[in-house]
Amino acid sequence: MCQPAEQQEISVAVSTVILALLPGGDGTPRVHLPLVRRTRDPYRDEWALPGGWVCKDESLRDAARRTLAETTGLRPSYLEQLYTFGRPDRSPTGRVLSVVYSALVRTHEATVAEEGENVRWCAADDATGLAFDHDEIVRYALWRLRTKVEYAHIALHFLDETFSMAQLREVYEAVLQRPLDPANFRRHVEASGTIVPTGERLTGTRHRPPRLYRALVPEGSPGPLATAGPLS
Amino acid sequence: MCQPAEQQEISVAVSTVILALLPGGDGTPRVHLPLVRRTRDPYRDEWALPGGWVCKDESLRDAARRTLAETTGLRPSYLEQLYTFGRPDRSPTGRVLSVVYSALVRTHEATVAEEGENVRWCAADDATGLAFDHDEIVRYALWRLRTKVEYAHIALHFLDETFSMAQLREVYEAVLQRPLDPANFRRHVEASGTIVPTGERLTGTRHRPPRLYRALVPEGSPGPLATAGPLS
DNA sequence: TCAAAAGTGTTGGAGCTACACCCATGC
DNA sequence: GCATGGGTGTAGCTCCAACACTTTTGA
Repeated sequence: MCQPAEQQEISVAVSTVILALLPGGDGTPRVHLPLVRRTRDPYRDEWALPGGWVCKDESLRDAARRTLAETTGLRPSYLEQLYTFGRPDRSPTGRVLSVVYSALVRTHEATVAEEGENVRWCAADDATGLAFDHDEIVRYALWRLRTKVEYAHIALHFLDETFSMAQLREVYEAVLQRPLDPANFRRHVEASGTIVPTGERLTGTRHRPPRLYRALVPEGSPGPLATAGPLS
Repeated sequence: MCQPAEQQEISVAVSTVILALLPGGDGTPRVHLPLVRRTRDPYRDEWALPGGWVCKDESLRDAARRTLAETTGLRPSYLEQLYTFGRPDRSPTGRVLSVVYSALVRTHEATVAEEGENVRWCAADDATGLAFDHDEIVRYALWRLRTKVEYAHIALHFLDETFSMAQLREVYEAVLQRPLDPANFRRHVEASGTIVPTGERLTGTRHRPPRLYRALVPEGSPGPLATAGPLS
């Protein structure tokens, strides 16, 4: 039998894997995430996921949203709890338990985030060599994104309020890393009933102007944990 | 900004939703879970999920396995992290963060568990009025079981080493709470390649003796978190 | 008129559901 | 034999991938 609180000496932190679609080397969108440079030991000057300690009277979700804003200035369009990492030796300085959240931010919002000396956007698949066990966390978050995007409608949280069918398809292609048939993709998402045409069209392209769509507020909850669902 | 450890005053506990199939009122299997009576405040004498405090040098998974054994004597055939509950007010006595695990135990093992004054098996859907936020936790665990059983091969962890096709079908019917076509069910699971016939048959029934099968050790991991997968 | 992407139609195959049917055993 | 569940076959249906084809704009 063990003891609670002070006898335990376990510190509780939150970390967040923030995902956004930014143009890659070839101009097509790729999944990116912001990293922050650590200003303290352990792992001083190394790159890590944004996060921080949980306050005494703060929910885990609020702590995730707060630390994410403090370190990167970003406001996520979607936030869900991912997993809790608690290996006794995962931090060299005392025991730290990290409740990890996964967040999605829209491309427009992501470009607002100040990139500087201590914050840097990184292509998600290239994020290695991070502090603590953050490599493992990032890989797990990407795996979850890629499996969940196939059955949940979370891709919409990467996009701005209105978007064309091709933009939505690009999101799926970037996440799943394979091309999708435009015709079949259109029928699939139209049948799902999660988006609705605005009546507007996107002009200024060098071809036929595509219809614009808007996300329908999700009606069915993803499960009995309402607080695990989307926010904002 | 907040502080770690002692300044935080957050106690870290694990709780486990242990699920097993036991005969219900009509003799067909139903999902049950063991509850333990609390011997301390808060919620003294009320029913709650088994659990306990995390020790300083113990992984969360080990803590789940240990507290589960201490309170119920059960050894799970499957154990995975479910979710972490951390509302600041979820315990009336100081802040408690509960990392909740979900465990499956085989029917044979479940009957071994001592049922007594302070441990009681309860039909999962009737488990209400529990201490803390454990009602919510149970509902979430059941939802996860019912969605996961459709795409993962976790139902096998309810059964003993060898089993007939009908027994496996009964597991699915109990979890999904609807009858399944025996013919289609057989083809479905045979195509999945997760079980293999032993060559033996189950005799003593009053009809044609069914073939016995054995679970194939799962080859593909459920994701990049190997520690989240099955044990034993 | 042409290039390029938007958007529609169509066809073949895979897989699933419902249900008919035979098989093998105990009684 | 008959009852009971084990196990197989199959027609019809839905869904989906592939790809041909038409539409609409800018240059």
